Amino acid sequence: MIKKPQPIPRGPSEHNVRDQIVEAAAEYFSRYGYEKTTVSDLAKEIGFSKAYIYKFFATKQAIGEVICSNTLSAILNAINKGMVDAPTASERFRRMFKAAVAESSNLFFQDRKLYDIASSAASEQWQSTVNYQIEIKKIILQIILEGRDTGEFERKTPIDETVNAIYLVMQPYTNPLLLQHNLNLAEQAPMILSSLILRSLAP
Amino acid sequence: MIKKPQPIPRGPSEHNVRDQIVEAAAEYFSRYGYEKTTVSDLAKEIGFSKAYIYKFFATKQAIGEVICSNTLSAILNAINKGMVDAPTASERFRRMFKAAVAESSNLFFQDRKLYDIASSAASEQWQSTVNYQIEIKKIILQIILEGRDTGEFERKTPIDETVNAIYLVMQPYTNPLLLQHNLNLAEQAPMILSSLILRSLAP
DNA sequence: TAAGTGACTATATTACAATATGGTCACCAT
DNA sequence: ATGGTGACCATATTGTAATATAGTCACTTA
Repeated sequence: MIKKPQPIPRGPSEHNVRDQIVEAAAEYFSRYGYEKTTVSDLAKEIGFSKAYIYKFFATKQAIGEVICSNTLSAILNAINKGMVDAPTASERFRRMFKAAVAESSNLFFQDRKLYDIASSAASEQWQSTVNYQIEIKKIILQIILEGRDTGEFERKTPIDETVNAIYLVMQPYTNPLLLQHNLNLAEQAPMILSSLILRSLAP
Repeated sequence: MIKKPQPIPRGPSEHNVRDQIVEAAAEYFSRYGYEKTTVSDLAKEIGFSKAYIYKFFATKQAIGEVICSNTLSAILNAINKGMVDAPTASERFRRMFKAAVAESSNLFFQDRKLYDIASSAASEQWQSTVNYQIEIKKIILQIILEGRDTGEFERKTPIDETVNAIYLVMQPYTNPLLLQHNLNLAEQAPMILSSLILRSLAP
Protein backbone atom coordinates (compact mmCIF):
# COMPACT_ATOMS: atom_id res chain seq x y z
CA MET A 1 0.00 0.00 0.00
CA ILE A 2 2.01 2.96 -1.21
CA LYS A 3 0.46 6.17 0.05
CA LYS A 4 2.60 8.53 -1.98
CA PRO A 5 1.62 8.65 -5.66
CA GLN A 6 4.82 8.34 -7.65
CA PRO A 7 4.66 10.35 -10.88
CA ILE A 8 6.81 8.52 -13.39
CA PRO A 9 9.45 10.63 -15.15
CA ARG A 10 8.59 10.82 -18.79
CA GLY A 11 10.90 10.28 -21.71
CA PRO A 12 14.23 12.06 -21.89
CA SER A 13 13.66 14.24 -18.80
CA GLU A 14 17.04 14.12 -17.08
CA HIS A 15 15.80 14.41 -13.53
CA ASN A 16 12.27 14.07 -12.27
CA VAL A 17 10.49 16.36 -9.86
CA ARG A 18 11.31 14.26 -6.84
CA ASP A 19 15.01 14.66 -7.53
CA GLN A 20 14.58 18.37 -8.06
CA ILE A 21 12.96 18.64 -4.64
CA VAL A 22 15.79 16.73 -3.02
CA GLU A 23 18.33 18.84 -4.81
CA ALA A 24 16.71 22.08 -3.72
CA ALA A 25 16.36 20.76 -0.20
CA ALA A 26 20.02 19.82 -0.04
CA GLU A 27 20.98 23.37 -0.91
CA TYR A 28 18.46 25.14 1.29
CA PHE A 29 18.85 22.89 4.31
CA SER A 30 22.59 23.20 4.14
CA ARG A 31 22.53 26.97 3.74
CA TYR A 32 19.63 28.07 5.91
CA GLY A 33 19.00 25.01 8.06
CA TYR A 34 16.09 22.61 8.24
CA GLU A 35 13.85 24.76 10.43
CA LYS A 36 14.39 28.01 8.55
CA THR A 37 13.67 26.42 5.20
CA THR A 38 9.96 26.31 4.40
CA VAL A 39 8.30 23.89 2.05
CA SER A 40 7.17 26.93 0.08
CA ASP A 41 10.82 27.90 -0.36
CA LEU A 42 11.53 24.56 -1.98
CA ALA A 43 8.42 24.81 -4.14
CA LYS A 44 9.38 28.27 -5.32
CA GLU A 45 12.92 27.09 -6.05
CA ILE A 46 11.76 24.38 -8.44
CA GLY A 47 8.92 26.44 -9.85
CA PHE A 48 5.98 24.44 -8.57
CA SER A 49 3.36 24.98 -5.93
CA LYS A 50 3.78 23.85 -2.36
CA ALA A 51 0.87 21.45 -2.72
CA TYR A 52 2.70 19.61 -5.46
CA ILE A 53 5.60 18.87 -3.16
CA TYR A 54 3.21 16.88 -1.03
CA LYS A 55 2.50 14.57 -3.96
CA PHE A 56 6.06 13.34 -3.56
CA PHE A 57 6.69 13.60 0.17
CA ALA A 58 4.15 13.00 2.89
CA THR A 59 5.80 15.48 5.27
CA LYS A 60 8.61 17.97 5.42
CA GLN A 61 10.40 15.53 7.70
CA ALA A 62 10.35 12.96 4.90
CA ILE A 63 12.41 15.37 2.82
CA GLY A 64 14.69 15.87 5.78
CA GLU A 65 15.08 12.11 6.07
CA VAL A 66 16.42 11.89 2.54
CA ILE A 67 18.93 14.66 3.12
CA CYS A 68 19.91 13.19 6.47
CA SER A 69 20.18 9.75 4.99
CA ASN A 70 22.49 11.01 2.25
CA THR A 71 24.63 12.80 4.79
CA LEU A 72 24.98 9.72 6.95
CA SER A 73 25.67 7.55 3.91
CA ALA A 74 28.54 9.83 3.01
CA ILE A 75 29.97 9.35 6.47
CA LEU A 76 29.59 5.59 6.22
CA ASN A 77 31.38 5.63 2.88
CA ALA A 78 34.24 7.62 4.33
CA ILE A 79 34.46 5.17 7.21
CA ASN A 80 34.57 2.20 4.88
CA LYS A 81 37.12 3.88 2.66
CA GLY A 82 39.41 4.52 5.62
CA MET A 83 39.23 0.86 6.62
CA VAL A 84 39.86 -1.09 3.42
CA ASP A 85 43.62 -1.53 3.51
CA ALA A 86 43.99 -2.27 7.22
CA PRO A 87 46.32 -5.26 7.75
CA THR A 88 44.60 -6.68 10.86
CA ALA A 89 41.16 -6.67 12.43
CA SER A 90 42.54 -4.64 15.32
CA GLU A 91 43.85 -2.04 12.97
CA ARG A 92 40.59 -2.05 11.04
CA PHE A 93 38.76 -1.35 14.23
CA ARG A 94 41.04 1.49 15.23
CA ARG A 95 40.71 3.13 11.84
CA MET A 96 36.98 2.62 11.75
CA PHE A 97 36.44 4.30 15.12
CA LYS A 98 38.83 7.11 14.34
CA ALA A 99 37.29 7.75 10.92
CA ALA A 100 33.77 7.73 12.29
CA VAL A 101 34.58 10.42 14.80
CA ALA A 102 36.72 12.39 12.41
CA GLU A 103 34.05 12.42 9.74
CA SER A 104 31.30 13.46 12.13
CA SER A 105 33.43 16.16 13.70
CA ASN A 106 34.28 17.34 10.25
CA LEU A 107 30.62 17.62 9.36
CA PHE A 108 30.06 19.56 12.57
CA PHE A 109 32.65 22.16 11.67
CA GLN A 110 32.26 22.22 7.89
CA ASP A 111 28.52 21.92 7.40
CA ARG A 112 26.93 22.71 10.70
CA LYS A 113 23.42 23.05 9.33
CA LEU A 114 23.49 19.52 7.98
CA TYR A 115 25.00 18.30 11.22
CA ASP A 116 22.10 19.81 13.12
CA ILE A 117 19.67 17.85 10.98
CA ALA A 118 21.49 14.64 11.80
CA SER A 119 21.53 15.64 15.44
CA SER A 120 17.83 16.32 15.77
CA ALA A 121 17.13 13.29 13.61
CA ALA A 122 18.98 11.25 16.21
CA SER A 123 17.08 12.80 19.08
CA GLU A 124 13.76 12.15 17.34
CA GLN A 125 14.78 8.67 16.24
CA TRP A 126 14.23 9.23 12.55
CA GLN A 127 14.53 6.16 10.37
CA SER A 128 17.65 7.53 8.71
CA THR A 129 19.56 7.51 11.98
CA VAL A 130 18.19 4.15 13.03
CA ASN A 131 19.57 2.79 9.76
CA TYR A 132 22.87 4.52 10.37
CA GLN A 133 23.19 2.86 13.75
CA ILE A 134 22.34 -0.48 12.23
CA GLU A 135 25.08 0.00 9.66
CA ILE A 136 27.60 0.89 12.34
CA LYS A 137 26.68 -2.27 14.19
CA LYS A 138 27.11 -4.29 11.00
CA ILE A 139 30.59 -2.89 10.55
CA ILE A 140 31.48 -3.74 14.12
CA LEU A 141 30.14 -7.25 13.65
CA GLN A 142 32.18 -7.76 10.49
CA ILE A 143 35.38 -6.70 12.20
CA ILE A 144 34.73 -8.94 15.19
CA LEU A 145 33.96 -11.90 12.97
CA GLU A 146 37.12 -11.30 11.01
CA GLY A 147 39.19 -11.00 14.16
CA ARG A 148 37.70 -14.14 15.63
CA ASP A 149 38.36 -15.95 12.38
CA THR A 150 42.02 -15.08 12.33
CA GLY A 151 42.38 -15.89 16.02
CA GLU A 152 43.09 -12.26 16.78
CA PHE A 153 40.08 -11.93 19.12
CA GLU A 154 38.66 -14.12 21.87
CA ARG A 155 35.62 -16.29 21.10
CA LYS A 156 34.10 -17.00 24.49
CA THR A 157 31.84 -13.97 24.84
CA PRO A 158 28.55 -14.22 22.94
CA ILE A 159 29.08 -12.22 19.79
CA ASP A 160 25.89 -10.23 20.22
CA GLU A 161 27.04 -9.06 23.61
CA THR A 162 30.46 -8.13 22.28
CA VAL A 163 29.00 -6.13 19.42
CA ASN A 164 26.48 -4.47 21.67
CA ALA A 165 29.04 -3.49 24.27
CA ILE A 166 31.39 -2.03 21.71
CA TYR A 167 28.52 -0.20 20.11
CA LEU A 168 27.60 1.28 23.47
CA VAL A 169 31.16 2.45 24.03
CA MET A 170 31.29 4.12 20.63
CA GLN A 171 27.82 5.62 20.85
CA PRO A 172 28.81 8.95 22.48
CA TYR A 173 31.13 9.62 19.56
CA THR A 174 29.19 8.21 16.62
CA ASN A 175 25.77 9.54 17.52
CA PRO A 176 25.66 13.16 16.31
CA LEU A 177 23.35 14.14 19.13
CA LEU A 178 25.83 12.93 21.73
CA LEU A 179 29.04 13.82 19.93
CA GLN A 180 28.22 17.50 20.36
CA HIS A 181 28.77 17.17 24.10
CA ASN A 182 32.02 15.29 23.59
CA LEU A 183 33.77 17.24 20.87
CA ASN A 184 36.50 18.21 23.30
CA LEU A 185 37.38 14.53 23.55
CA ALA A 186 37.10 13.79 19.85
CA GLU A 187 40.88 13.67 19.50
CA GLN A 188 41.86 11.32 22.28
CA ALA A 189 38.75 9.29 23.03
CA PRO A 190 38.78 7.07 19.92
CA MET A 191 42.39 6.10 20.56
CA ILE A 192 42.05 5.42 24.27
CA LEU A 193 38.73 3.63 23.88
CA SER A 194 39.95 1.58 20.93
CA SER A 195 42.79 0.37 23.09
CA LEU A 196 40.44 -0.56 25.90
CA ILE A 197 38.11 -2.37 23.52
CA LEU A 198 40.96 -4.25 21.87
CA ARG A 199 42.28 -5.31 25.27
CA SER A 200 38.82 -6.64 26.04
CA LEU A 201 38.92 -8.61 22.80
CA ALA A 202 42.27 -10.24 23.50
CA PRO A 203 42.08 -14.05 23.38
CA MET B 1 40.80 37.18 50.33
CA ILE B 2 37.29 36.21 51.34
CA LYS B 3 34.82 38.37 49.49
CA LYS B 4 31.72 37.21 51.32
CA PRO B 5 31.40 38.65 54.84
CA GLN B 6 30.60 35.75 57.13
CA PRO B 7 28.30 36.78 59.97
CA ILE B 8 29.27 34.65 62.93
CA PRO B 9 26.40 32.73 64.58
CA ARG B 10 25.99 34.08 68.07
CA GLY B 11 25.49 32.10 71.24
CA PRO B 12 23.12 29.18 71.33
CA SER B 13 21.60 29.83 67.87
CA GLU B 14 21.23 26.33 66.47
CA HIS B 15 21.63 27.22 62.82
CA ASN B 16 22.95 30.42 61.31
CA VAL B 17 21.44 32.36 58.46
CA ARG B 18 23.60 30.69 55.83
CA ASP B 19 22.20 27.32 56.82
CA GLN B 20 18.68 28.70 56.78
CA ILE B 21 19.20 29.86 53.22
CA VAL B 22 20.48 26.47 52.17
CA GLU B 23 17.60 24.75 53.89
CA ALA B 24 15.03 26.97 52.21
CA ALA B 25 16.76 26.53 48.87
CA ALA B 26 16.74 22.75 49.23
CA GLU B 27 13.00 22.81 49.68
CA TYR B 28 12.17 25.37 47.03
CA PHE B 29 14.57 24.04 44.39
CA SER B 30 13.29 20.55 44.91
CA ARG B 31 9.65 21.58 44.76
CA TYR B 32 9.57 24.35 42.18
CA GLY B 33 12.92 23.94 40.43
CA TYR B 34 15.98 26.12 40.29
CA GLU B 35 14.74 28.51 37.62
CA LYS B 36 11.28 29.02 39.06
CA THR B 37 12.61 29.77 42.51
CA THR B 38 13.57 33.41 42.95
CA VAL B 39 16.06 34.74 45.43
CA SER B 40 13.21 36.80 46.84
CA ASP B 41 11.30 33.60 47.52
CA LEU B 42 14.16 32.31 49.63
CA ALA B 43 14.46 35.64 51.42
CA LYS B 44 10.77 35.70 52.19
CA GLU B 45 10.91 32.11 53.44
CA ILE B 46 13.57 32.87 56.04
CA GLY B 47 12.15 36.28 56.87
CA PHE B 48 14.95 38.49 55.60
CA SER B 49 15.38 40.78 52.64
CA LYS B 50 16.76 39.63 49.33
CA ALA B 51 19.75 41.92 49.73
CA TYR B 52 20.76 40.09 52.86
CA ILE B 53 21.02 36.81 50.98
CA TYR B 54 23.76 38.36 48.93
CA LYS B 55 25.82 38.88 52.07
CA PHE B 56 26.15 35.10 52.20
CA PHE B 57 26.15 34.05 48.55
CA ALA B 58 27.69 35.98 45.68
CA THR B 59 25.15 34.68 43.17
CA LYS B 60 22.06 32.55 42.96
CA GLN B 61 24.18 29.94 41.25
CA ALA B 62 26.37 29.74 44.34
CA ILE B 63 23.30 28.62 46.27
CA GLY B 64 22.55 26.14 43.52
CA GLU B 65 26.08 24.81 43.80
CA VAL B 66 25.56 23.94 47.45
CA ILE B 67 22.32 22.12 46.73
CA CYS B 68 23.84 20.35 43.75
CA SER B 69 26.92 19.45 45.72
CA ASN B 70 24.79 17.92 48.46
CA THR B 71 22.79 15.96 45.94
CA LEU B 72 25.88 14.56 44.28
CA SER B 73 27.44 13.78 47.63
CA ALA B 74 24.41 11.72 48.51
CA ILE B 75 24.86 9.75 45.30
CA LEU B 76 28.53 9.20 46.04
CA ASN B 77 27.65 7.95 49.52
CA ALA B 78 25.16 5.50 48.11
CA ILE B 79 27.75 4.29 45.63
CA ASN B 80 30.31 3.74 48.36
CA LYS B 81 27.78 2.02 50.57
CA GLY B 82 26.89 -0.40 47.81
CA MET B 83 30.52 -1.30 47.30
CA VAL B 84 31.88 -1.97 50.77
CA ASP B 85 31.30 -5.67 51.14
CA ALA B 86 32.29 -6.75 47.65
CA PRO B 87 34.60 -9.78 47.78
CA THR B 88 36.75 -8.94 44.74
CA ALA B 89 37.84 -5.85 42.85
CA SER B 90 35.84 -7.06 39.85
CA GLU B 91 32.74 -7.33 41.95
CA ARG B 92 33.42 -3.95 43.50
CA PHE B 93 33.59 -2.45 40.07
CA ARG B 94 30.36 -4.07 38.94
CA ARG B 95 28.51 -2.87 42.01
CA MET B 96 29.99 0.60 41.78
CA PHE B 97 28.90 1.07 38.18
CA LYS B 98 25.48 -0.39 38.81
CA ALA B 99 24.91 1.69 41.93
CA ALA B 100 26.02 4.89 40.20
CA VAL B 101 23.49 4.44 37.43
CA ALA B 102 20.77 3.21 39.76
CA GLU B 103 21.17 6.15 42.09
CA SER B 104 21.18 8.71 39.31
CA SER B 105 18.19 7.14 37.61
CA ASN B 106 16.46 7.09 40.91
CA LEU B 107 17.08 10.79 41.37
CA PHE B 108 15.71 11.37 37.90
CA PHE B 109 12.42 9.66 38.68
CA GLN B 110 12.06 10.55 42.34
CA ASP B 111 13.31 14.12 42.48
CA ARG B 112 13.32 15.39 38.96
CA LYS B 113 13.77 19.03 39.90
CA LEU B 114 16.99 18.27 41.74
CA TYR B 115 18.11 16.08 38.88
CA ASP B 116 17.64 18.99 36.50
CA ILE B 117 19.91 21.12 38.62
CA ALA B 118 22.61 18.46 38.45
CA SER B 119 22.04 18.19 34.74
CA SER B 120 22.40 21.86 33.93
CA ALA B 121 25.25 22.08 36.41
CA ALA B 122 27.00 19.44 34.32
CA SER B 123 26.33 21.27 31.09
CA GLU B 124 27.63 24.51 32.55
CA GLN B 125 30.57 22.82 34.22
CA TRP B 126 29.79 23.98 37.73
CA GLN B 127 32.43 23.23 40.32
CA SER B 128 30.11 20.79 42.09
CA THR B 129 29.97 18.51 39.07
CA VAL B 130 33.68 18.84 38.36
CA ASN B 131 34.25 17.61 41.90
CA TYR B 132 31.80 14.80 41.40
CA GLN B 133 33.64 13.61 38.34
CA ILE B 134 36.93 13.78 40.22
CA GLU B 135 35.46 11.63 42.96
CA ILE B 136 34.23 9.07 40.46
CA LYS B 137 37.69 8.91 38.97
CA LYS B 138 39.16 8.42 42.45
CA ILE B 139 36.84 5.50 43.06
CA ILE B 140 37.80 3.94 39.74
CA LEU B 141 41.47 4.40 40.57
CA GLN B 142 41.07 2.75 43.94
CA ILE B 143 39.38 -0.28 42.46
CA ILE B 144 42.02 -0.64 39.75
CA LEU B 145 44.82 -0.34 42.29
CA GLU B 146 43.20 -2.95 44.45
CA GLY B 147 42.68 -5.29 41.52
CA ARG B 148 46.25 -4.88 40.36
CA ASP B 149 47.47 -5.52 43.87
CA THR B 150 45.65 -8.81 44.20
CA GLY B 151 46.71 -9.86 40.70
CA GLU B 152 43.12 -9.72 39.52
CA PHE B 153 43.87 -7.08 36.87
CA GLU B 154 46.65 -6.66 34.32
CA ARG B 155 49.44 -4.18 35.05
CA LYS B 156 50.91 -3.37 31.65
CA THR B 157 48.64 -0.49 30.66
CA PRO B 158 49.58 2.86 32.22
CA ILE B 159 47.19 3.30 35.10
CA ASP B 160 46.18 6.79 34.05
CA GLU B 161 45.11 5.52 30.68
CA THR B 162 43.15 2.67 32.23
CA VAL B 163 41.32 4.96 34.61
CA ASN B 164 40.66 7.49 31.89
CA ALA B 165 39.31 4.93 29.47
CA ILE B 166 37.00 3.41 32.04
CA TYR B 167 35.85 6.83 33.06
CA LEU B 168 35.03 7.63 29.43
CA VAL B 169 33.02 4.45 29.11
CA MET B 170 31.03 5.22 32.24
CA GLN B 171 30.54 8.88 31.45
CA PRO B 172 27.27 8.54 29.50
CA TYR B 173 25.70 6.90 32.53
CA THR B 174 27.26 8.81 35.41
CA ASN B 175 26.98 12.30 33.98
CA PRO B 176 23.41 13.48 34.65
CA LEU B 177 23.39 15.56 31.49
CA LEU B 178 24.17 12.52 29.36
CA LEU B 179 22.27 9.91 31.35
CA GLN B 180 19.01 11.56 30.33
CA HIS B 181 19.58 10.44 26.76
CA ASN B 182 20.47 6.92 27.85
CA LEU B 183 17.83 6.11 30.43
CA ASN B 184 16.43 3.40 28.20
CA LEU B 185 19.75 1.59 28.55
CA ALA B 186 20.13 2.19 32.28
CA GLU B 187 19.20 -1.40 33.02
CA GLN B 188 21.49 -3.32 30.72
CA ALA B 189 24.33 -0.97 29.93
CA PRO B 190 26.11 -1.12 33.31
CA MET B 191 26.17 -4.92 33.20
CA ILE B 192 27.29 -5.26 29.61
CA LEU B 193 29.85 -2.50 29.88
CA SER B 194 31.17 -3.76 33.21
CA SER B 195 31.80 -7.09 31.55
CA LEU B 196 33.63 -5.47 28.67
CA ILE B 197 35.72 -3.37 31.00
CA LEU B 198 36.57 -6.34 33.18
CA ARG B 199 37.61 -8.35 30.13
CA SER B 200 39.88 -5.47 29.19
CA LEU B 201 41.40 -5.64 32.67
CA ALA B 202 42.14 -9.34 32.55
CA PRO B 203 45.81 -10.13 33.17
C1' DT C 1 30.76 48.17 63.81
C1' DA C 2 27.70 44.45 62.62
C1' DA C 3 23.04 43.27 61.10
C1' DG C 4 19.91 44.38 57.81
C1' DT C 5 17.15 46.84 54.06
C1' DG C 6 14.46 49.80 50.30
C1' DA C 7 15.03 51.41 46.14
C1' DC C 8 17.27 51.09 41.88
C1' DT C 9 19.11 49.21 37.14
C1' DA C 10 20.09 46.30 33.47
C1' DT C 11 18.90 42.11 31.78
C1' DA C 12 15.83 38.09 31.42
C1' DT C 13 11.25 36.26 31.13
C1' DT C 14 6.42 36.24 30.07
C1' DA C 15 2.11 37.07 27.74
C1' DC C 16 -0.11 37.46 23.72
C1' DA C 17 -1.44 39.34 19.34
C1' DA C 18 0.12 39.13 14.63
C1' DT C 19 2.15 36.43 11.30
C1' DA C 20 4.04 32.39 9.11
C1' DT C 21 4.13 27.53 8.23
C1' DG C 22 2.96 22.58 7.63
C1' DG C 23 -0.36 20.09 5.75
C1' DT C 24 -5.11 19.12 3.28
C1' DC C 25 -8.55 19.17 -0.22
C1' DA C 26 -11.58 20.17 -3.73
C1' DC C 27 -10.83 21.35 -7.98
C1' DC C 28 -8.78 22.71 -12.70
C1' DA C 29 -6.29 21.44 -17.12
C1' DT C 30 -4.67 18.29 -20.34
C1' DA D 1 -6.41 9.11 -15.70
C1' DT D 2 -1.94 12.37 -14.96
C1' DG D 3 0.01 16.75 -13.72
C1' DG D 4 -0.84 20.65 -11.06
C1' DT D 5 -2.86 24.46 -7.97
C1' DG D 6 -5.28 28.23 -4.88
C1' DA D 7 -7.55 28.64 -0.91
C1' DC D 8 -8.08 27.05 3.46
C1' DC D 9 -7.25 25.48 8.57
C1' DA D 10 -4.98 24.43 12.80
C1' DT D 11 -0.88 24.91 14.92
C1' DA D 12 3.80 26.89 15.41
C1' DT D 13 6.68 30.86 15.40
C1' DT D 14 7.80 35.60 15.98
C1' DG D 15 7.76 40.47 17.48
C1' DT D 16 7.19 43.16 21.21
C1' DA D 17 5.39 45.50 25.13
C1' DA D 18 4.81 44.61 29.98
C1' DT D 19 6.56 42.37 33.85
C1' DA D 20 9.80 39.97 36.81
C1' DT D 21 14.32 38.91 38.42
C1' DA D 22 19.34 38.90 39.60
C1' DG D 23 22.35 41.65 41.50
C1' DT D 24 24.10 46.44 43.62
C1' DC D 25 24.53 50.17 46.84
C1' DA D 26 23.86 53.84 49.75
C1' DC D 27 21.71 53.88 53.71
C1' DT D 28 19.47 52.87 58.49
C1' DT D 29 19.27 50.86 63.01
C1' DA D 30 20.91 49.04 67.35
